[in-house]
Amino acid sequence: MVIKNESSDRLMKKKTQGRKKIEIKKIEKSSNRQVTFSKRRVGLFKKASELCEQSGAEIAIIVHSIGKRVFAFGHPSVDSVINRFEINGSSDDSHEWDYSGTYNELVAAELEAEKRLDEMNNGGGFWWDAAVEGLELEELERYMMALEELKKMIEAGTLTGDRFTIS
Amino acid sequence: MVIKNESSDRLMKKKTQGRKKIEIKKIEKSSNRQVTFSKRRVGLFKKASELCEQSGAEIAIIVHSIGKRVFAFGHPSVDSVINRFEINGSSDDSHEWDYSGTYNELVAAELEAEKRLDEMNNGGGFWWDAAVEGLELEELERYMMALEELKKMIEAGTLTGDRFTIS
DNA sequence: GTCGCTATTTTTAGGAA
DNA sequence: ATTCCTAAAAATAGCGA
Repeated sequence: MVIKNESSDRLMKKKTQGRKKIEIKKIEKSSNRQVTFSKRRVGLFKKASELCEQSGAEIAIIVHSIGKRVFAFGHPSVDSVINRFEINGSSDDSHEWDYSGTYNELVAAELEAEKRLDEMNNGGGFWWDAAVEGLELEELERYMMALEELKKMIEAGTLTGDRFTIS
Repeated sequence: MVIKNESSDRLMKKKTQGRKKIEIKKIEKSSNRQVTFSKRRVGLFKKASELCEQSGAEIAIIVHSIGKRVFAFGHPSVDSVINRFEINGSSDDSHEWDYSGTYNELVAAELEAEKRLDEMNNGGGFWWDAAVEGLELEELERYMMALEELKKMIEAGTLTGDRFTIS
Protein backbone atom coordinates (compact mmCIF):
# COMPACT_ATOMS: atom_id res chain seq x y z
CA MET A 1 0.00 0.00 0.00
CA VAL A 2 1.30 3.39 -0.90
CA ILE A 3 -0.06 6.61 0.42
CA LYS A 4 0.78 9.85 -1.18
CA ASN A 5 -0.35 13.34 -0.64
CA GLU A 6 0.20 16.62 -2.28
CA SER A 7 2.76 17.60 0.26
CA SER A 8 5.15 14.89 -0.66
CA ASP A 9 4.63 15.13 -4.39
CA ARG A 10 4.67 18.80 -4.86
CA LEU A 11 6.29 19.99 -1.72
CA MET A 12 3.26 22.05 -0.82
CA LYS A 13 3.07 23.60 2.57
CA LYS A 14 0.58 21.94 4.90
CA LYS A 15 -2.44 24.06 5.48
CA THR A 16 -2.56 23.23 9.15
CA GLN A 17 -0.23 21.27 11.30
CA GLY A 18 -3.06 19.13 12.47
CA ARG A 19 -3.83 17.99 15.93
CA LYS A 20 -0.95 18.07 18.30
CA LYS A 21 -0.30 15.80 21.17
CA ILE A 22 -0.82 17.45 24.49
CA GLU A 23 -0.61 16.42 28.08
CA ILE A 24 -3.69 16.73 30.21
CA LYS A 25 -2.95 19.51 32.61
CA LYS A 26 -4.30 22.90 33.37
CA ILE A 27 -4.21 25.17 30.35
CA GLU A 28 -2.62 28.37 31.51
CA LYS A 29 -3.52 30.67 28.68
CA SER A 30 -6.99 31.92 29.35
CA SER A 31 -8.13 32.13 25.76
CA ASN A 32 -6.94 28.66 24.91
CA ARG A 33 -8.50 27.31 28.05
CA GLN A 34 -11.80 28.83 27.10
CA VAL A 35 -11.70 27.43 23.59
CA THR A 36 -10.80 23.97 24.75
CA PHE A 37 -13.52 24.11 27.34
CA SER A 38 -16.13 24.94 24.76
CA LYS A 39 -15.05 22.31 22.31
CA ARG A 40 -14.64 19.54 24.81
CA ARG A 41 -17.87 20.33 26.60
CA VAL A 42 -19.72 19.78 23.36
CA GLY A 43 -17.81 16.57 22.82
CA LEU A 44 -18.63 15.38 26.31
CA PHE A 45 -22.34 15.99 25.90
CA LYS A 46 -22.31 14.28 22.57
CA LYS A 47 -20.66 11.22 24.06
CA ALA A 48 -23.29 11.20 26.78
CA SER A 49 -26.13 11.39 24.29
CA GLU A 50 -24.67 8.56 22.29
CA LEU A 51 -24.33 6.43 25.39
CA CYS A 52 -27.94 7.13 26.28
CA GLU A 53 -29.18 6.20 22.90
CA GLN A 54 -27.10 3.08 22.52
CA SER A 55 -27.59 1.61 25.96
CA GLY A 56 -30.79 3.19 27.19
CA ALA A 57 -29.04 4.66 30.20
CA GLU A 58 -30.26 7.77 31.95
CA ILE A 59 -27.58 10.38 32.31
CA ALA A 60 -27.25 13.78 33.88
CA ILE A 61 -24.22 15.99 33.59
CA ILE A 62 -23.67 19.25 35.35
CA VAL A 63 -20.73 21.41 34.41
CA HIS A 64 -19.70 24.50 36.32
CA SER A 65 -17.21 26.39 34.25
CA ILE A 66 -14.75 28.47 36.17
CA GLY A 67 -16.57 31.55 34.99
CA LYS A 68 -20.13 32.15 35.91
CA ARG A 69 -21.68 29.49 33.80
CA VAL A 70 -23.50 26.26 34.35
CA PHE A 71 -24.10 23.82 31.57
CA ALA A 72 -26.28 20.81 32.05
CA PHE A 73 -27.18 17.80 30.05
CA GLY A 74 -29.92 15.43 31.03
CA HIS A 75 -31.81 12.54 29.64
CA PRO A 76 -34.65 12.26 30.16
CA SER A 77 -34.02 15.37 32.26
CA VAL A 78 -31.38 16.60 34.64
CA ASP A 79 -33.77 16.69 37.56
CA SER A 80 -35.20 13.22 37.13
CA VAL A 81 -31.77 11.66 36.98
CA ILE A 82 -30.53 13.58 39.99
CA ASN A 83 -33.64 12.77 41.97
CA ARG A 84 -33.24 9.10 41.32
CA PHE A 85 -29.64 9.40 42.37
CA GLU A 86 -30.38 11.25 45.58
CA ILE A 87 -33.26 9.06 46.60
CA ASN A 88 -31.68 5.75 45.78
CA GLY A 89 -28.03 6.57 45.89
CA SER A 90 -27.07 9.15 48.42
CA SER A 91 -29.52 8.65 51.22
CA ASP A 92 -28.88 4.96 51.43
CA ASP A 93 -25.87 4.33 53.60
CA SER A 94 -25.83 0.57 53.25
CA HIS A 95 -23.32 0.77 50.45
CA GLU A 96 -19.67 -0.08 50.21
CA TRP A 97 -16.91 1.81 48.54
CA ASP A 98 -14.40 0.43 46.14
CA TYR A 99 -11.46 2.63 45.40
CA SER A 100 -9.73 0.21 43.11
CA GLY A 101 -10.37 2.13 39.91
CA THR A 102 -8.49 5.31 39.10
CA TYR A 103 -8.77 7.91 36.40
CA ASN A 104 -5.42 9.36 35.57
CA GLU A 105 -3.88 10.36 38.84
CA LEU A 106 -7.14 10.68 40.57
CA VAL A 107 -9.01 8.46 42.91
CA ALA A 108 -12.01 6.61 41.57
CA ALA A 109 -14.38 4.71 43.74
CA GLU A 110 -17.16 2.33 43.10
CA LEU A 111 -20.12 2.05 45.34
CA GLU A 112 -22.20 -1.04 45.53
CA ALA A 113 -25.34 -1.36 47.52
CA GLU A 114 -28.45 -3.41 47.61
CA LYS A 115 -31.27 -1.71 45.91
CA ARG A 116 -34.64 -2.44 44.51
CA LEU A 117 -36.23 -0.87 41.52
CA ASP A 118 -38.85 1.55 42.62
CA GLU A 119 -41.44 2.16 40.03
CA MET A 120 -41.90 5.67 38.93
CA ASN A 121 -45.24 6.80 40.10
CA ASN A 122 -45.86 9.38 37.47
CA GLY A 123 -48.65 8.09 35.34
CA GLY A 124 -47.27 10.11 32.50
CA GLY A 125 -44.58 7.57 31.92
CA PHE A 126 -41.31 8.56 30.40
CA TRP A 127 -40.08 6.81 27.34
CA TRP A 128 -37.54 5.09 29.48
CA ASP A 129 -40.16 3.32 31.53
CA ALA A 130 -41.69 1.94 28.41
CA ALA A 131 -38.31 0.88 27.21
CA VAL A 132 -37.58 -0.91 30.43
CA GLU A 133 -40.83 -2.75 30.40
CA GLY A 134 -40.47 -3.73 26.83
CA LEU A 135 -36.97 -4.91 27.33
CA GLU A 136 -37.85 -6.81 30.42
CA LEU A 137 -40.55 -8.73 28.64
CA GLU A 138 -38.47 -9.30 25.59
CA GLU A 139 -35.49 -10.49 27.53
CA LEU A 140 -37.61 -12.70 29.70
CA GLU A 141 -39.16 -14.27 26.69
CA ARG A 142 -35.83 -14.91 25.09
CA TYR A 143 -34.51 -16.25 28.30
CA MET A 144 -37.38 -18.68 28.63
CA MET A 145 -36.92 -19.86 25.08
CA ALA A 146 -33.23 -20.35 25.59
CA LEU A 147 -33.88 -22.24 28.74
CA GLU A 148 -36.33 -24.54 27.02
CA GLU A 149 -33.81 -25.17 24.32
CA LEU A 150 -31.18 -25.95 26.84
CA LYS A 151 -33.45 -28.40 28.62
CA LYS A 152 -34.11 -30.20 25.38
CA MET A 153 -30.44 -30.49 24.71
CA ILE A 154 -29.86 -31.98 28.07
CA GLU A 155 -32.72 -34.40 27.71
CA ALA A 156 -31.49 -35.38 24.31
CA GLY A 157 -28.14 -36.26 25.77
CA THR A 158 -26.30 -33.59 23.92
CA LEU A 159 -25.31 -32.31 27.25
CA THR A 160 -24.18 -34.89 29.73
CA GLY A 161 -23.48 -34.87 33.38
CA ASP A 162 -25.23 -33.09 36.17
CA ARG A 163 -23.08 -30.10 36.33
CA PHE A 164 -26.10 -28.00 35.77
CA THR A 165 -29.02 -27.46 37.98
CA ILE A 166 -32.03 -26.40 36.10
CA SER A 167 -35.27 -25.83 37.84
CA MET B 1 5.62 9.59 2.16
CA VAL B 2 5.33 5.88 1.79
CA ILE B 3 3.58 3.63 4.22
CA LYS B 4 3.95 -0.07 4.11
CA ASN B 5 2.72 -2.85 6.28
CA GLU B 6 2.96 -6.58 6.35
CA SER B 7 -0.45 -6.98 4.86
CA SER B 8 0.49 -5.33 1.64
CA ASP B 9 3.89 -6.83 1.33
CA ARG B 10 3.11 -10.37 2.21
CA LEU B 11 -0.58 -10.51 1.60
CA MET B 12 -1.22 -11.42 5.20
CA LYS B 13 -4.76 -11.47 6.46
CA LYS B 14 -5.67 -8.65 8.76
CA LYS B 15 -5.80 -9.72 12.34
CA THR B 16 -8.90 -7.72 13.11
CA GLN B 17 -11.16 -5.76 10.89
CA GLY B 18 -10.73 -2.73 13.05
CA ARG B 19 -13.38 -0.33 14.16
CA LYS B 20 -16.54 -0.39 12.13
CA LYS B 21 -18.81 2.48 11.43
CA ILE B 22 -22.06 2.28 13.29
CA GLU B 23 -25.10 4.42 13.59
CA ILE B 24 -26.04 5.67 16.99
CA LYS B 25 -29.17 3.77 17.87
CA LYS B 26 -30.26 1.35 20.48
CA ILE B 27 -28.13 -1.76 20.51
CA GLU B 28 -30.51 -4.67 20.48
CA LYS B 29 -28.21 -7.47 21.47
CA SER B 30 -27.99 -7.54 25.20
CA SER B 31 -24.38 -8.61 25.49
CA ASN B 32 -23.16 -6.08 22.98
CA ARG B 33 -25.17 -3.37 24.66
CA GLN B 34 -23.57 -4.21 27.96
CA VAL B 35 -20.06 -4.18 26.56
CA THR B 36 -20.56 -0.93 24.76
CA PHE B 37 -22.05 0.59 27.88
CA SER B 38 -19.02 -0.38 29.91
CA LYS B 39 -16.50 0.83 27.39
CA ARG B 40 -18.20 4.09 26.63
CA ARG B 41 -18.95 4.88 30.24
CA VAL B 42 -15.25 4.70 30.94
CA GLY B 43 -14.58 6.90 27.94
CA LEU B 44 -17.17 9.42 29.08
CA PHE B 45 -15.72 9.69 32.56
CA LYS B 46 -12.25 10.02 31.13
CA LYS B 47 -13.37 12.88 28.92
CA ALA B 48 -14.93 14.54 31.93
CA SER B 49 -11.79 14.18 33.98
CA GLU B 50 -9.71 15.65 31.20
CA LEU B 51 -12.07 18.58 30.84
CA CYS B 52 -11.88 19.21 34.56
CA GLU B 53 -8.16 19.11 34.60
CA GLN B 54 -7.65 21.26 31.55
CA SER B 55 -10.21 23.94 32.26
CA GLY B 56 -10.67 23.77 36.00
CA ALA B 57 -14.39 23.13 35.61
CA GLU B 58 -16.42 21.32 38.21
CA ILE B 59 -18.34 18.42 36.79
CA ALA B 60 -20.77 15.85 38.07
CA ILE B 61 -22.09 12.96 36.03
CA ILE B 62 -24.74 10.52 37.10
CA VAL B 63 -25.45 7.48 35.00
CA HIS B 64 -28.32 5.14 35.63
CA SER B 65 -27.77 2.05 33.59
CA ILE B 66 -30.86 0.38 32.28
CA GLY B 67 -30.64 -2.10 35.10
CA LYS B 68 -30.47 -0.60 38.50
CA ARG B 69 -26.85 0.29 38.54
CA VAL B 70 -25.76 3.83 39.23
CA PHE B 71 -22.40 5.21 38.25
CA ALA B 72 -21.33 8.64 39.23
CA PHE B 73 -18.40 10.85 38.55
CA GLY B 74 -17.71 14.08 40.35
CA HIS B 75 -15.11 16.73 40.79
CA PRO B 76 -14.59 17.87 43.40
CA SER B 77 -17.48 15.64 44.40
CA VAL B 78 -20.84 14.73 42.98
CA ASP B 79 -22.68 16.27 45.86
CA SER B 80 -20.89 19.58 45.83
CA VAL B 81 -21.50 20.05 42.14
CA ILE B 82 -25.14 19.08 42.42
CA ASN B 83 -25.63 21.29 45.42
CA ARG B 84 -24.20 24.24 43.59
CA PHE B 85 -26.49 23.43 40.74
CA GLU B 86 -29.58 23.15 42.89
CA ILE B 87 -28.85 26.11 45.09
CA ASN B 88 -27.72 28.46 42.41
CA GLY B 89 -29.43 26.91 39.47
CA SER B 90 -32.76 25.57 40.51
CA SER B 91 -33.83 28.02 43.14
CA ASP B 92 -32.51 30.92 41.18
CA ASP B 93 -34.92 31.73 38.45
CA SER B 94 -32.70 34.25 36.78
CA HIS B 95 -31.24 31.58 34.57
CA GLU B 96 -32.12 30.76 31.05
CA TRP B 97 -32.51 27.43 29.40
CA ASP B 98 -31.23 26.81 25.97
CA TYR B 99 -32.85 23.94 24.22
CA SER B 100 -31.45 24.90 20.88
CA GLY B 101 -28.84 22.22 20.93
CA THR B 102 -30.17 18.73 20.54
CA TYR B 103 -28.15 15.58 20.26
CA ASN B 104 -29.84 13.22 17.89
CA GLU B 105 -33.32 12.59 19.22
CA LEU B 106 -32.47 13.45 22.76
CA VAL B 107 -33.12 16.59 24.66
CA ALA B 108 -30.09 18.51 25.71
CA ALA B 109 -30.49 21.48 27.92
CA GLU B 110 -28.06 24.17 28.85
CA LEU B 111 -28.56 26.25 31.89
CA GLU B 112 -26.83 29.54 32.43
CA ALA B 113 -26.85 31.26 35.76
CA GLU B 114 -24.79 33.67 37.74
CA LYS B 115 -22.02 31.92 39.53
CA ARG B 116 -18.78 32.66 41.16
CA LEU B 117 -15.89 30.33 41.58
CA ASP B 118 -15.60 29.05 45.09
CA GLU B 119 -12.44 27.18 45.69
CA MET B 120 -12.86 23.66 46.84
CA ASN B 121 -11.74 23.00 50.33
CA ASN B 122 -10.58 19.48 49.79
CA GLY B 123 -7.00 19.55 48.74
CA GLY B 124 -6.47 18.23 45.30
CA GLY B 125 -10.05 17.41 44.61
CA PHE B 126 -11.81 14.14 44.69
CA TRP B 127 -13.14 11.95 41.94
CA TRP B 128 -15.32 9.03 42.38
CA ASP B 129 -17.19 6.45 40.54
CA ALA B 130 -20.08 4.80 42.23
CA ALA B 131 -21.90 1.69 41.23
CA VAL B 132 -24.99 0.42 42.87
CA GLU B 133 -25.57 -3.24 42.46
CA GLY B 134 -28.16 -4.05 39.88
CA LEU B 135 -31.53 -5.62 40.11
CA GLU B 136 -33.80 -7.85 38.14
CA LEU B 137 -32.96 -6.59 34.70
CA GLU B 138 -29.28 -6.56 35.30
CA GLU B 139 -29.55 -10.02 36.69
CA LEU B 140 -31.52 -11.11 33.71
CA GLU B 141 -28.91 -9.75 31.38
CA ARG B 142 -26.26 -11.65 33.21
CA TYR B 143 -28.32 -14.75 32.79
CA MET B 144 -28.52 -14.13 29.11
CA MET B 145 -24.81 -13.62 28.81
CA ALA B 146 -24.04 -16.70 30.81
CA LEU B 147 -26.47 -18.66 28.75
CA GLU B 148 -24.98 -17.49 25.51
CA GLU B 149 -21.55 -18.41 26.70
CA LEU B 150 -22.85 -21.77 27.78
CA LYS B 151 -24.33 -22.37 24.39
CA LYS B 152 -21.05 -21.57 22.75
CA MET B 153 -19.23 -23.98 24.95
CA ILE B 154 -21.74 -26.68 24.34
CA GLU B 155 -21.55 -26.17 20.63
CA ALA B 156 -17.79 -26.18 20.74
CA GLY B 157 -17.78 -29.26 22.91
CA THR B 158 -15.42 -27.68 25.33
CA LEU B 159 -17.55 -27.61 28.39
CA THR B 160 -15.49 -28.02 31.48
CA GLY B 161 -16.03 -27.43 35.13
CA ASP B 162 -19.16 -26.37 36.87
CA ARG B 163 -19.02 -22.69 36.57
CA PHE B 164 -22.60 -22.34 35.57
CA THR B 165 -25.62 -22.74 37.68
CA ILE B 166 -28.90 -22.21 36.04
CA SER B 167 -31.90 -22.09 38.24
C1' DG C 1 -17.23 33.62 22.34
C1' DT C 2 -17.91 30.15 17.65
C1' DC C 3 -16.67 28.17 13.17
C1' DG C 4 -13.97 26.18 9.53
C1' DC C 5 -9.93 24.02 8.51
C1' DT C 6 -7.08 19.28 8.54
C1' DA C 7 -3.31 16.55 10.11
C1' DT C 8 -2.87 13.96 13.94
C1' DT C 9 -4.16 11.93 18.13
C1' DT C 10 -7.66 9.42 20.53
C1' DT C 11 -11.49 6.50 20.87
C1' DT C 12 -13.65 2.45 20.00
C1' DA C 13 -16.28 -1.76 17.24
C1' DG C 14 -15.61 -6.33 16.82
C1' DG C 15 -13.47 -10.43 18.19
C1' DA C 16 -11.13 -13.06 21.56
C1' DA C 17 -9.35 -14.26 26.20
C1' DA D 1 -17.49 -7.77 33.53
C1' DT D 2 -12.80 -6.19 32.35
C1' DT D 3 -8.67 -6.42 29.14
C1' DC D 4 -6.08 -6.97 25.00
C1' DC D 5 -5.76 -6.30 20.01
C1' DT D 6 -6.09 -3.90 15.48
C1' DA D 7 -7.56 -0.84 12.11
C1' DA D 8 -10.93 2.42 11.02
C1' DA D 9 -13.95 6.15 12.85
C1' DA D 10 -14.27 10.17 15.53
C1' DA D 11 -12.50 13.95 18.21
C1' DT D 12 -9.67 17.79 18.42
C1' DA D 13 -5.13 21.29 18.79
C1' DG D 14 -3.66 25.11 16.79
C1' DC D 15 -4.75 28.76 13.49
C1' DG D 16 -7.23 31.95 11.09
C1' DA D 17 -11.72 34.62 10.26
